[in-house]
Amino acid sequence: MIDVDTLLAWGAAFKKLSANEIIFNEGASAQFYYQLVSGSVRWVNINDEGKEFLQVMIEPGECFGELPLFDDGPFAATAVADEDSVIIRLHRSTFLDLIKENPEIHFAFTKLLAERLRFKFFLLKEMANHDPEHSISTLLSYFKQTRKNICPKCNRIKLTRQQIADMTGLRVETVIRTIKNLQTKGQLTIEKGKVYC
Amino acid sequence: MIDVDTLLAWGAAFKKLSANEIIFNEGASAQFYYQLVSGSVRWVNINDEGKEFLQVMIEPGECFGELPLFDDGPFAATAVADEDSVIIRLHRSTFLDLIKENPEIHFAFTKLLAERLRFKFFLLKEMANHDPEHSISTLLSYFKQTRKNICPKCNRIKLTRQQIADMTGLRVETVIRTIKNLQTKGQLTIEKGKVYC
DNA sequence: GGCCGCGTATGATTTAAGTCATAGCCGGTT
DNA sequence: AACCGGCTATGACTTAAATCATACGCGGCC
Repeated sequence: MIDVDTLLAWGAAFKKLSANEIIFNEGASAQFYYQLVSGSVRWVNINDEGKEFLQVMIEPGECFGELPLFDDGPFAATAVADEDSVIIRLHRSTFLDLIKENPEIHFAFTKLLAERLRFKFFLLKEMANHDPEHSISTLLSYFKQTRKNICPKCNRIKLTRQQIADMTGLRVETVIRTIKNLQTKGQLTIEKGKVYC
Repeated sequence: MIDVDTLLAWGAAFKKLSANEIIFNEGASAQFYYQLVSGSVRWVNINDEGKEFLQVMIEPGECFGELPLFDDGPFAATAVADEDSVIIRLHRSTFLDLIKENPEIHFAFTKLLAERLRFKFFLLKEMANHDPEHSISTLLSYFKQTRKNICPKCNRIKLTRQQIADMTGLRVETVIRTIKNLQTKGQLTIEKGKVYC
């Protein structure tokens, strides 16, 4: 989102994370602006039974945990390093000064929020009809369109069936069976268990 | 959101709408910034079978259809006047000039998007577990906390069971039965069919 | 090489939400 | 007062996803 050099100029610091390290917890209040440099971060809600709901997979260059910076609320979800990763973070108040002095960066964040909100609108309406085939099919085509969670070279979906289950609220078995159905319908291909679209 | 006098000063115009009049359609591109003056507007997605998914009920003073203004995408949902209503609208380019000249208004919109995104995060995680009782219970307590869709005087939920069904993807019958259950558990009260919390 | 863990795969059974049908209630209208 | 339409209510039946159990394939590692 923000150029790393700019962040460094404003006093941001790198931080190394090992896989499964928690960056911040749902419900806590925010001290920092966070941006992923390398690796992968998942943004999840964990319910009473310990089941994870996957809100977003963050890819390098994207920011996360930005909501509380703008509306003073608590974190809406927990951020966990999905693999060994490097993040860069900037103090909250410095971040707010930064966007105040750089209206174009401020607008870029407004745009980012609009895009993320649009994705949630989309997800909600597609999840609401409770048809697994429809949900998974539209989710995957959304990823294909936006080139998110997809290997740019080989079109492989970078999500496991469990992760797709965690994003849709379905069970792994249902996702496995549904993806199999989509294959027989020719909507995607499976090679050695990996899904390509 | 924006003061009506300010909007008028920038050349905004009122528009009267009768019940069920469509303001804009999902997928279209945006020409205006819209704000509700009086009445009620519902923001819905309509699926292939004609079933409505209710994204938000807009109350007087709130804006709607703002996503495309920031990210240049199409409308994420269709806006329909739920009853006879008055809206005020401002040309898109004028709106963008307005927020450029008024950083505090710009920030207010960023905050608004953050809040709406937070609500979608919340909805998604609560809907994902597919437990109607949990979904409805948390939805209603969210409304109670934020004083949205609730009569400020008598605590009556201003949504019909059908509307709650349309927001959760459940069927009316399920919502009716679930709300009945919540009543016997003492989580809410029903008087003459109306729900109070 | 052999072991282990994770992800994928598949069948059998259960259960809860959807579906369908029908009825009653309440407020507004002629 | 009688009528109508929208909303609420309830029972009977069906169906699809969850659940449970089990197995296989593959890559990493001692």
